Amino acid sequence: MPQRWKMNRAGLLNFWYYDDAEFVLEDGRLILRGANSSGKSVTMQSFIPLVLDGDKRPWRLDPFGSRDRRIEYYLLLDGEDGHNERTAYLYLEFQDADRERYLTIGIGLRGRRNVAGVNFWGFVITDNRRINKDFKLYRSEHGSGEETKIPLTRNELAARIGEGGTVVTEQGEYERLVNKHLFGYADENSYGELLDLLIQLRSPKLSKDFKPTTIYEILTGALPTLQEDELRPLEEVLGEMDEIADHLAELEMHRQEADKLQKAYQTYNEALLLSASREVLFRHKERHKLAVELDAIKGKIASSKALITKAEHEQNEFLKEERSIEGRISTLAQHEAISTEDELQRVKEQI
DNA sequence: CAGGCCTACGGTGTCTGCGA
DNA sequence: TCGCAGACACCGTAGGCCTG
Repeated sequence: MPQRWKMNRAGLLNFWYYDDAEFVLEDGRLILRGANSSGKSVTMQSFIPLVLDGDKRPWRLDPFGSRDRRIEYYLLLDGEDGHNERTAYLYLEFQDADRERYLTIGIGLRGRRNVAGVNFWGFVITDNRRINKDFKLYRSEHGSGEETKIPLTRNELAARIGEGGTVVTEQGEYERLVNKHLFGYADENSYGELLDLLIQLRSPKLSKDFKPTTIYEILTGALPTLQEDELRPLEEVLGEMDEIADHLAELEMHRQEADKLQKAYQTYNEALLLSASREVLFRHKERHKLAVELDAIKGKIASSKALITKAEHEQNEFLKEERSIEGRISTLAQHEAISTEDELQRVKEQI
């Protein structure tokens, strides 16, 4: 953390049974020890929320959450210890050890018996000045040798703080001031919610009624209500999830239908393939058979060609022989025997 | 006459008691 | 057990009165 404030001192002046008290914390921690009802809770559990936001309503003051004791009681008390008029101061000093810086927040309260309401003012000291070190919240008057502490009025305090801090008169303004200087929440509601959580967690119910349901109720009550802006992204995501789920269901349905179709189509394709395969096998056998026949025919053609060649050769031989015989016939025709023959024939005819 | 004080009033938050 | 209405106290603001 760039700047971390640790509670360093807590002080009370004229509040409840305290005249002027100071609690010094060690490394942000404080242990209070005392008998039951000795005021431990009032001292710290009532005091700290009150100084953090200045809310004086009874249930904020009482660690048990009752409304029996109003702020007037803590200021003026009852019975013998009662005061008619009292000005109180409560403050918390924070330290940033790394930077050696101090920040003090506090409230002033003025109450008068028989006058309704309590005056309130809140302050922060931001210039490193420290209460009871650099200045006090009261004026000292010495009457008859005894020191009397007269708490500063609001104006006196404002004058003393001067430029080194701020004094406000409204509770809401004080709450914003403390948030600004001490916590730095960008959103004022967040600071309010932090204080609500603090109030819930201080509840003594935690130890008195130690049941899981009680703890659950306290923690649930302490949780801030989610704003619409914060819920919107979740709402959108849930909406998208619903849409996606619907889409998924639809796709799943489509996929199942597609599976059925694909199965049927597969069967159909297999049947087609089987049929085509049978045709191929049949054609293959047919082709083989024809090839064998072709070879046989080619063999016959070859032997026929040889016969043709041989026949042609023989034809040529016969033609030659024919021509030779025809030559011999021609020669013989011109022979005298033939003409004698012919004379003989003529004689026979004459005869 | 300016600033402080007081009072009234509307709004808000919390608690409590009552009835379903 | 839950929701609702009423009570209560406080906050913030406005306006009038008081006082140094």
